[in-house]
Amino acid sequence: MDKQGRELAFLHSGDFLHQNPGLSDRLTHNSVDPSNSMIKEVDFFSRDRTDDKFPRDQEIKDGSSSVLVHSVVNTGLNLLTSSSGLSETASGNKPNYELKKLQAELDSLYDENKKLRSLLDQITRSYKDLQLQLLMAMQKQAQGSRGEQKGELNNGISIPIMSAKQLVVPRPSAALDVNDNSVSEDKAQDISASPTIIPEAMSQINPGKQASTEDGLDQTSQSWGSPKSPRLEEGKGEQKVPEVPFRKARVSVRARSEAPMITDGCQWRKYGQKMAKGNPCPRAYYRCTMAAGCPVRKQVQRCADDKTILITTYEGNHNHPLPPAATAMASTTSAAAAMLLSGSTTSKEGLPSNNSFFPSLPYASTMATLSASAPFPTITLDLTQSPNSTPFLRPPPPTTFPLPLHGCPQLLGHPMYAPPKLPAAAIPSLQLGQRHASMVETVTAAIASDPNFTAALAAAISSIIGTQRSNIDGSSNTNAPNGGLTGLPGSPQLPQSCTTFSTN
DNA sequence: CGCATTTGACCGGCGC
DNA sequence: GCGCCGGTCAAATGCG
Ligand SMILES: [Zn+2]
Repeated sequence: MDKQGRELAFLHSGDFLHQNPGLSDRLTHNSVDPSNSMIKEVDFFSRDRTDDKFPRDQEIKDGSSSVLVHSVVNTGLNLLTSSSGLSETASGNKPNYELKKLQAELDSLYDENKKLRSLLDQITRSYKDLQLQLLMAMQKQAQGSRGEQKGELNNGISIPIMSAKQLVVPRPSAALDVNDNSVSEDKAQDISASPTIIPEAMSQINPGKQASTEDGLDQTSQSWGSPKSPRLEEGKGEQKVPEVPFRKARVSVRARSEAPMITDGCQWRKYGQKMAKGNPCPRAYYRCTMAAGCPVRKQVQRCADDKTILITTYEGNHNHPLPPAATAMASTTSAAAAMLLSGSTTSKEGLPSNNSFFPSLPYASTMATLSASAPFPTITLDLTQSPNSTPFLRPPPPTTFPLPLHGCPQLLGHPMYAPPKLPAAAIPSLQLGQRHASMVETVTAAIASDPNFTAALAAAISSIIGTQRSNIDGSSNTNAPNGGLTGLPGSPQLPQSCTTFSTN
């Protein structure tokens, strides 16, 4: 419910338009700017989707070649007006007729507006998916396509299929209610039905076996509990226990945050809390509740040394579509996990070899460490630019390899996301005002300029959750962006629910 | 009433 | 085998 509200807010906020000016153009005028790549996507999608009853596809095609605003609008109106069946009657009552006609026009406009909104939302999601996939692809490239492990062919094929599939998926009930259960169920089914894998699953690259696929194929995807679920509720027996010699990789994010939990766009339910051994602060266990069987878990723990540092460890990959805000974080962490898995599993000595991927660089504003000490392969992205103490003060586990990373100043300087959740007031306006560089683009740039992929990830994450610290007020723990927004006056020039990705 | 959190119980892995 | 430990479960509780 409230999710829905947020989504609506997102759509109405016009924030998306800021990010994609071309879209706004099209939204308002039904015109197409061929110069913008995003618009091309829009055209593609709309053609696929709106041919059912809307004549717009034709118009859009026309528009792609030459912008014909008026013809577009007129066509649609004429059609709808005639369909109203009032035209012929012409009961001589001119004003009344005019009124009805206008009303019909209004209705049609409204209807079209609604459709456009849903389309826009769909496009947004599709775009995110594509982003994620591109990220994955790039990540694999960065890995030098090491190892047959992943079956790259499959991936290469799956990408177009999946994107097309997702785009075509009929979503009658408009996308406004992305988070509506019914819709998500549909999506889940859709995904599960497809032989290909969901984007996040792609990151679960497994060397020897394709255990990851079962996550993707088995829509229940309760594979998480498999390693240790003797009870298994419905006895959905089959191959539920694939041995899982390797646990899932973990991506740990260290960030400075006063809030009890960083805002990553997902919905989490706490299912446990334990006192860590060497840490006065308890460790909280959360699981993703955005989908029924989502295997993603995370642990939140405060650093013993510096209580202002919050360590969030993600494990698993989402088996369901994610809202944009969550996509940002999920794709980033899953990419990191993929990198870690592919790197460490191919060569068991892998850790040193990873060093080749992370050449030491002078400005180490971010740091990633790969740890083999933990029972699970873990990659730690350190976003704490610890101003005072050296980052090495932390007790590094014996088998941890600290890898000073390139800070990618340009990345950090140009955050690609408006920090989620924070009211616009706290966001420097220029961030939103700037051209909205996608994470993928940024990562691409990072890879291009520097093979250090982790730095890009860290930078991405930092931009995702960045600046979310501070407001410690009770509402923050609910992880609800609106909760934070309510109390604060929205910045005038920025839409309330802006936050590129905060809408979840 | 439905949902999320709390919190002690419980479980498997591991070292002794 | 025993106990520790990380992790999870689930009943109780709180909250809207
Ligand atoms: Zn999830």
